[in-house]
Amino acid sequence: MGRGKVTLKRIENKINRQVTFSKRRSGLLKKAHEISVLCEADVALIIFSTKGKLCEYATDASYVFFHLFLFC
Amino acid sequence: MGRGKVTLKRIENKINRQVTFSKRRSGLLKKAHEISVLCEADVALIIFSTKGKLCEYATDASYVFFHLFLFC
DNA sequence: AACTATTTATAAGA
DNA sequence: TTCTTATAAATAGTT
Repeated sequence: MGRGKVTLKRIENKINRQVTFSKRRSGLLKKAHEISVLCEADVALIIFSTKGKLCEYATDASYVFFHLFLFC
Repeated sequence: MGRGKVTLKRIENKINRQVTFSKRRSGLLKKAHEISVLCEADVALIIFSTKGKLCEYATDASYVFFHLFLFC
């Protein structure tokens, strides 16, 4: 999107990478919320930067976590 | 997007809800993958329908799971 | 399952 | 770093 096409490779410039991370994180959280409401789906989304946890979104966490344990 | 604006409420028609779920699930997975590559972020995304697990995406799963345990 | 008109997300720029 | 804007990308309704 935007002024140029996206090339799927690591953004080398640290500032640009941080800015893109911030923008896309909010977009991803929004879409996770939308699918959960529109389609009655349980969604768990956890996003970490290289420095640790930054954001999470979850509907009905206990159900999701229960399944996470089963996958381990 | 599309021919009409999105109203953030449950899609009542079961067929439409299923179709939208399928479309948005793939979009969400794509964006989760993109942010992980572009921004070097670890991402865990799990999407369930009401009938159980349908899809998951995770980078560096063990790291993410470790943090999930900490959140519990 | 494809198509396409439109909305939405967002890359650059200010 | 928040706001704007041109454009790419996602997708709602349609076929």
